[in-house]
Amino acid sequence: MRSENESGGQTSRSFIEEARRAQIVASAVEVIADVGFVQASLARIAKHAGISKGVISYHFAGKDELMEEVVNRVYTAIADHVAARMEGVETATGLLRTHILSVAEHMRGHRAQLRALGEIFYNLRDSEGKPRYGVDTNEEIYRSLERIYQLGQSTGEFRPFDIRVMAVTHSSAIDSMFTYWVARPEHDLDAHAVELADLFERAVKK
Amino acid sequence: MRSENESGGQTSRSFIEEARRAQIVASAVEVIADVGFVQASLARIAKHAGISKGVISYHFAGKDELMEEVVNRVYTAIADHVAARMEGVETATGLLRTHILSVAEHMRGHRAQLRALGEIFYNLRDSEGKPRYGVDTNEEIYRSLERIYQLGQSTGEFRPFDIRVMAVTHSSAIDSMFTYWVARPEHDLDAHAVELADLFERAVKK
Amino acid sequence: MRSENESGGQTSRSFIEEARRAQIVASAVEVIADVGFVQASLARIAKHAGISKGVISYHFAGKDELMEEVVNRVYTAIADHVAARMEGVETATGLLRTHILSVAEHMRGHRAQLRALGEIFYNLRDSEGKPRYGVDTNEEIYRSLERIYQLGQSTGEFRPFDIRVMAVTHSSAIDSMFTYWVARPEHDLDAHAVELADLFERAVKK
Amino acid sequence: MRSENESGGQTSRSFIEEARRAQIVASAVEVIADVGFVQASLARIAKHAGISKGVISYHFAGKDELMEEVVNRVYTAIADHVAARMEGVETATGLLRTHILSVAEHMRGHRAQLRALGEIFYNLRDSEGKPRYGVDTNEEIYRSLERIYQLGQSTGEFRPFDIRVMAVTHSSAIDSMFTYWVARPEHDLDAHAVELADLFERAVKK
DNA sequence: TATGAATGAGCTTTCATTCAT
DNA sequence: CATGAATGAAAGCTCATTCAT
Repeated sequence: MRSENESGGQTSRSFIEEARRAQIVASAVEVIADVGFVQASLARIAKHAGISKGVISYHFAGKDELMEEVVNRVYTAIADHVAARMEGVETATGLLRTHILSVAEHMRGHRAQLRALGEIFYNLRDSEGKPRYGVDTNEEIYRSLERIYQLGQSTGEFRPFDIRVMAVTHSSAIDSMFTYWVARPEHDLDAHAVELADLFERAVKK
Repeated sequence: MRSENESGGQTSRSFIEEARRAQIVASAVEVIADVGFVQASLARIAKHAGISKGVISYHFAGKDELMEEVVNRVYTAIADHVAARMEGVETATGLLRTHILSVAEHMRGHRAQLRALGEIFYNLRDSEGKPRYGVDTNEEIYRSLERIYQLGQSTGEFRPFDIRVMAVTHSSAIDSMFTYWVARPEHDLDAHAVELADLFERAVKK
Repeated sequence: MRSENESGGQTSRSFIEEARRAQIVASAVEVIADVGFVQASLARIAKHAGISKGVISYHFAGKDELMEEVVNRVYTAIADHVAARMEGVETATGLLRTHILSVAEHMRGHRAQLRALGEIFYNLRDSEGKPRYGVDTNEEIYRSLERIYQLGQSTGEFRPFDIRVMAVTHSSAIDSMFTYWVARPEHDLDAHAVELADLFERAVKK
Repeated sequence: MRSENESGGQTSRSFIEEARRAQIVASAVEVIADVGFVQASLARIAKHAGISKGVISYHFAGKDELMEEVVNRVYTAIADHVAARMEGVETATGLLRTHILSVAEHMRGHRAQLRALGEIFYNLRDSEGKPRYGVDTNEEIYRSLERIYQLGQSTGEFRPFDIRVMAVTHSSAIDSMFTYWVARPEHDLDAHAVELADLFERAVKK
């Protein structure tokens, strides 16, 4: 995505395509973050982007595909950031703190994206009415957090506890930190993250 | 709502009225818990209750009022249960554990209510698209949890920490326990609650 | 449908319902006959009937159900008329002539209905794009015509021939008579029908 | 369409042009035959041909012109074939049989074309919703069939009858033979044609 | 009180057509 | 010549709400 066309000159087509998709996704993020998933109609997203309704239908198979694209982009950005920060950290306690602090760090600059992510997770349904992103979607997050806790238990850094419950609680603690901050912008996000890191460190240590 | 006035023996009106409202609220809870807020149209709720669509419009000013009534009733039931369990408990640690365990206890028999509550909290908006129940709605919960933590800090049971962050995290930990359990009914709710009580007890103790 | 409420007095509801359905079907017939199936949108049918678009959605599950109702009503009317005329006729030749002539007779007063019927037969598709009324729908007609030809062959009135080919041709000859007449109202329908009766009588006789 | 003019060696333009038009028409025929007129969008036809949507708009004034071109090409092919077979036949009875049999003969190898032709005849409308190809389009066919019947009556081969009715019926008999065969590919088309030839021969003979 | 018929706004999606490149 | 991005109208359908009975 960053450098694939130094030599040839015919990538402009897909470049335009890509730019439009990105523009539409960005508009969708802002609208969803502002008025919520349910009110975020294609018409509203298009109007916010200053384009015609049909453009979205042209570039995306439907509303669902657009929403999934939003999720993928936002999600990938978070994961990339956090993974980069955690690289090289070796102790379970260090990984635990780094995870919480780096997610918060990334949040600070991407409030709308995370708000939109939550909305889509909560509201997007398949044709049968079942959630598109349910607990199964969180499963990946839970697994990666569980790896941290398991490591700590095996190295003896952490006490015995149910790693799944800890992972679920950890995940929701971060979500609620974000939600609280979105609603009250004056709230000190970094301080909240440090408190959270302390909280979980104490909760797991021997 | 409880008035037995108006001349004499004609209290049957408001009794019928009350019964109808309760019936409609109960139907709404079940439908929302089953298919989610967005799909819970008045038609669906009416059909589920075996009554005409118009009845709802007759007894409630609109969909929003119905939803607020659902929230009030469910919310009150939880608060009553938890308050009863906490009565007589004196130590902060005891209150902390009792809160978590008694909420879980009540949850077990009222899965649908809590599911509906979450849906409404997340989805109900005012005419401008702003959430009807946002952080301000949780404020009351946060305050009551903060009282527990403040007590613990003043008695010396708890270490120093930001009581607001702790309250927010505590609240979300309970919510996520419920969400996880709703999605995976085989999950052991009571064990989860005990783990959570241990987690917070360790997180706050000196 | 004709007499079920001599005593009670609460059938007015379904009476209104029935009247509306009949009104909508009638409007659909006229619009389809005028502008064709494809152009016959629900909006157009509603406007022609002087009602709101939503009324149709209220009384019919969807466009398909409306179209099927049109087919059922028109089809039944034709079949009833022809069956009445053929009652008591005993020779195959008599039945053959009566069928052609009585269909034409009924046509004369129901031009629009038959035009609409043809449009729907040709255009209505299921969700996979397959014709809703295809050859299988005509099968019933073919079978009833075959019975006439079979009778004639078994009594010795008719020569040997392929009764399926004769039935298919017979059916299409009537359809084309109607189509021609619809396009050219000055065309003498009754004379056409007599010519057709002569044609088939000569084609099958020994 | 055949012009080799315009200075000298630059006829490749109109050659390419012609090839493209033929390619698009062929694709249109296949798509219409497969999914019907209504579902045969320009996008679908373009995709089937492996070209861009815009190409069609470039080579044809609009969808209507494309459809008319399809009709012209298919129609001409049939007429050419039948005319060739009828050349040299002298008796009216011979012409009658030859017409029916040669149309069927041509049909056998061009099922899709005829299916498409029927779809377009039935569905193509002008801006007012009136059929583009109605009875007036068939007029040419009727006239040519009438010439056969008139010949037979004037030579004394045929009995007196209304030649227009006979022509209309003859035309529809062939159409229905095709329709039946398209829907039931196992049907014996040639046998059907022979039955039809017998049927009309007997219907007209003295 | 209760009903269900009716409304009209709004939704997603499809499509023929236009146009800059 | 050809492309594909963009448009905007129109479609079927859902839904909260109103209203005469």
